[in-house]
Amino acid sequence: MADVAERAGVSTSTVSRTLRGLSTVSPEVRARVEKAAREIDFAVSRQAASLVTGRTGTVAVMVPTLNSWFTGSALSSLAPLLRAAGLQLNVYEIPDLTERTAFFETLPARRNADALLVFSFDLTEEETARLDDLGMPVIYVSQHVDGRPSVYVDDVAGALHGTRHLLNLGHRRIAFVPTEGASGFTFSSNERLLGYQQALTEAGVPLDDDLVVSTRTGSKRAAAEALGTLLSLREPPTAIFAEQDEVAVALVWNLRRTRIAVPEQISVLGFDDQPLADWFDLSTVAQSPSRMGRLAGELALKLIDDAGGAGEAGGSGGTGGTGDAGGSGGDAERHIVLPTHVIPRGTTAPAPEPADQAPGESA
Amino acid sequence: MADVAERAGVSTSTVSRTLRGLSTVSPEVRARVEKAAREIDFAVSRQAASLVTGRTGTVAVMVPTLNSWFTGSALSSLAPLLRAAGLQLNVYEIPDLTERTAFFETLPARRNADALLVFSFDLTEEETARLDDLGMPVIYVSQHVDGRPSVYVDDVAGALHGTRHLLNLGHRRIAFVPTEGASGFTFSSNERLLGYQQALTEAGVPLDDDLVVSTRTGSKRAAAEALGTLLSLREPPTAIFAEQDEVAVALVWNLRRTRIAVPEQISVLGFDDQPLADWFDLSTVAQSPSRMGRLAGELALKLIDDAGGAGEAGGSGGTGGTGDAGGSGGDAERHIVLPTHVIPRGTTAPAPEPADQAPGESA
DNA sequence: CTGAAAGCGCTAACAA
DNA sequence: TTGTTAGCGCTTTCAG
Repeated sequence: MADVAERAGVSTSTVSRTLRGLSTVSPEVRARVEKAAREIDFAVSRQAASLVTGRTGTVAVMVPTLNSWFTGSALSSLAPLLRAAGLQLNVYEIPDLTERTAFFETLPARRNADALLVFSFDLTEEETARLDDLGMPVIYVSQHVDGRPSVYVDDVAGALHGTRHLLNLGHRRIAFVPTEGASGFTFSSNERLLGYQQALTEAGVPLDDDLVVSTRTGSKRAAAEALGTLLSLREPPTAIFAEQDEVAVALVWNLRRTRIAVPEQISVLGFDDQPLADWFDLSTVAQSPSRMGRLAGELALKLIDDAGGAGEAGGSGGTGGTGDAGGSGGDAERHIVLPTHVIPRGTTAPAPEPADQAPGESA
Repeated sequence: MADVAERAGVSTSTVSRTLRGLSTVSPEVRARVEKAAREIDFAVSRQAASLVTGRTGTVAVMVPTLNSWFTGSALSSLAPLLRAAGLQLNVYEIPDLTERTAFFETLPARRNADALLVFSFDLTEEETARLDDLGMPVIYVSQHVDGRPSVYVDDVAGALHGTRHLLNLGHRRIAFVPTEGASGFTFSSNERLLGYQQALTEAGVPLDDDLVVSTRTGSKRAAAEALGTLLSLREPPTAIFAEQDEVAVALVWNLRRTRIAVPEQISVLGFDDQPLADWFDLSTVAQSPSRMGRLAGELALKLIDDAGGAGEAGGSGGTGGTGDAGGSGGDAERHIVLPTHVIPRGTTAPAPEPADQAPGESA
């Protein structure tokens, strides 16, 4: 920067002011400085700048994996937004429990970011508490934590509507197949199960634990096992609601291989609406991670702004504890709930006529 | 850090030494310092540290999108590697030409990373030159640039082998369907086309431009158009080699919808071997982005180390120009070529018997 | 509108 | 083995 200053015949202060776009610089000086800066390819060191401003110009995100439709879409819409705001994107991928423990021990984001976006982890209270005094806004994405800013999809409602769709098609024996998470990626499982149960209850269909069989994701074999369990029940389901599209597709794949017609004999419904669903003409409950990413980014920007402007009001406790004290905006602005949509495609159809009625029952 | 020092009753230098794990600290003092640090949840500010060390502790990656199997897999294997080395991962997503121009104008990574990984962009010479004097090692991933460190897959050989597979099955009319890139994501297209042509030539099959029809990715409609062009040729192909699995799958999808049997009537071969290929039982040429990511990361680590140890030898010109002067390791270590593998699955089969022989020809 | 000076939090000589 | 000192490159008062 000193080089630029010398080259332009001004002080470093002026260079700094120019490069930050402050209006208190005369046009001619500004031009000279900009020219000089361009000539020597000068770029401000964020490191040095942040040392004095206290802001890092970086947003950190913590994701369970970078290799999934969900995080891919979300980050893909988040990144341009941050770039437009002049912020860098720092990614912490926490694929397993080891990394997770290490992360929460070190908290490497501390002092190295202006905000943290936590994706899809089912955190313990201690972990949440740990994040509370990280000294920066923490936004929970695809999950909600009481009193903390969150952006998430209404999983309960999604599963409720999905199940209702199956009920409306005449299905009564409806199975639900949740996914066993690898490293705490299971947050929405519970919620979706809840919605499923809620729909059955409101329709007067009794819950049956035998109809809830969990599986692993990304494995045809595991899906086959779950399917086997369901198909060998005394009274097998006529419809299966999978918690994730990938599992739903695996189910369809296995069913068809067994020459069980989908949807004629068994309906299958997914959740997510990722591209795979379209390829397989899978009926599903859609959510929009890209929208989630964008909204989370906007919320982060806002919170960073608040923190900067308000002069760190509220003490080190941050957003935890007392609820929505301090800061602008009520709870509604800090708790963004996204809708879901049932997308009927080719894997759901009216329930087949009950062929084998129990003997003795009247027609 | 001053707080920790006071709490432990030592100087900040000692705290610094302790926290960096230098061995010149007595065990008892070390224990005291670590305890104090833990008590107040102290974490070193990389910003301040890098100001004096000159290293940022960050690796930047430039990707066209975060929302693809390729980048997802690659980054997913890169990230843990960097974390293990104590480095942060900074992502620049450059989805379109506007962002691209902006990126090369600002070069925001300058002074804000210790190395840059450039993914899958088909860069101009000017752009490459611009990166040359970025002042940090630049590693090209999934592409190769003369004289610069690169990690890439042998696309020519991959396409060559893929095409040979089709030739060996008896196909002579083999189409190639490249993908029009959105923002310079087309680097491997040319190489793959080359391999395809090479295989035909060595088999004595004349090249036919009509058999090369490009399409867009991720669109069933676009694939249908390309397919239409091929199927309305005077002499349509009996096999189609798509440059990407996604396109291959779209072709299969459209063919089957038209009741053209795959592979009985037309064989389809993809390139990538992403999960989608397995779902569709697609024959394909496999590459491993995760391996690419890992190797690129290791190379980056090595180059960062070299740069640090060698004391910036070689001047500001960096790696460009004179070739592999300076630094340890020859060109082989800086030019990593990964193999491909033909994975025969259910969409390739022997060419059908020519049903409609030209009249007058003998049997 | 511009410049001089102080200092952000840390590390790297150099002394002790 | 530890402490003292200087300074990394920038922003920010405070004067002018």
